Amino acid sequence: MDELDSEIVRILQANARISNRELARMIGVAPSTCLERVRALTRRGVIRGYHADIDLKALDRGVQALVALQIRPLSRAVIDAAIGYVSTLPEVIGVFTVAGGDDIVLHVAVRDLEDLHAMLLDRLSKRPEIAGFRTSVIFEHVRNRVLTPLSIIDPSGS
Amino acid sequence: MDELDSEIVRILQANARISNRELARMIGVAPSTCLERVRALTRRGVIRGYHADIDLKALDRGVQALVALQIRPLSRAVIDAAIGYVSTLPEVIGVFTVAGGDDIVLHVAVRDLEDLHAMLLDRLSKRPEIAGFRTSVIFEHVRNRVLTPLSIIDPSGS
DNA sequence: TCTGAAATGTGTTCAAT
DNA sequence: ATTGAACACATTTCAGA
Repeated sequence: MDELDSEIVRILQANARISNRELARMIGVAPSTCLERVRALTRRGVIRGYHADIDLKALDRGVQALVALQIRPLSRAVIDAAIGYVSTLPEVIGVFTVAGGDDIVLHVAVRDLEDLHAMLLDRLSKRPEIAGFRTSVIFEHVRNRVLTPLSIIDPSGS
Repeated sequence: MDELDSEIVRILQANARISNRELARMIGVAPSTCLERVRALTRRGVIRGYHADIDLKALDRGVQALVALQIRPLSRAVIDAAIGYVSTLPEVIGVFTVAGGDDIVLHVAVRDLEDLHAMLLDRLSKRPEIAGFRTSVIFEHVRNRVLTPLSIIDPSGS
């Protein structure tokens, strides 16, 4: 992960469909060199894939929520089963396993509030290991899609 | 958004760097047709971009957390200012504005627990509008990167 | 490791349907 | 809207530095 690799990673996060030639031009190496760098990054697992970002409203899934679950009893088997279950739900677009008052936080995207309500009642309430949940409707979700190593940046907090 | 568009969207979410020819072959149309479909989807805002997925550990940011913030006083101006502020923080990889007990939920990725602690103290505690926060360290985060319209799927909750 | 050049394959346009 | 064919351009390989 030298300077060139960091630049490649930065640019491909911003635009995964840039051509290899353009990418090579931007970082100042030959296309063949650039191609080999990208392949090495992929081989090493640094680049994990390339994904189109789709407007959730276009999928008729404009309503999002965070749902914090409490799991009981809190054994590995039970928590693994709960994670396995919620991961199969089509409404769920992300699963966080966390430490603290909650055990699992779901990021869900559904059509409307009615579907959200139905999902909570029909899919979560009936599971005995889900002892409780708190739902927070999301007004807005902004993601930073271009992540850099933090060490570069001012660590003083000023 | 007919059947062909849905297929395109599905495939590009799974692999954004697929060639247009291969994509055309998979959905059974000519490359020129496929190209025009993809362009139309982009023009209409359905496809919002293409992004490489990078391993956070490779960026030396293997520790993630959700940080739920309470903002006071809860006016539009204050909440907008808070969102604007947290969005500038390099540690923050996602910002959820939510309804409920919390006002903002941050998704952060840092090097280690020490950096997390420093971020909370140096960057959040000193902001007067941040009246309190709860931090949940993330053990695991799984995302579903291929989202489909929900209407296709069994709505009974069975 | 990087490069330039050759070969193979692809993106893109356009006239026709 | 979709197509096939043509052209320009890109990806990929590989021998040599």
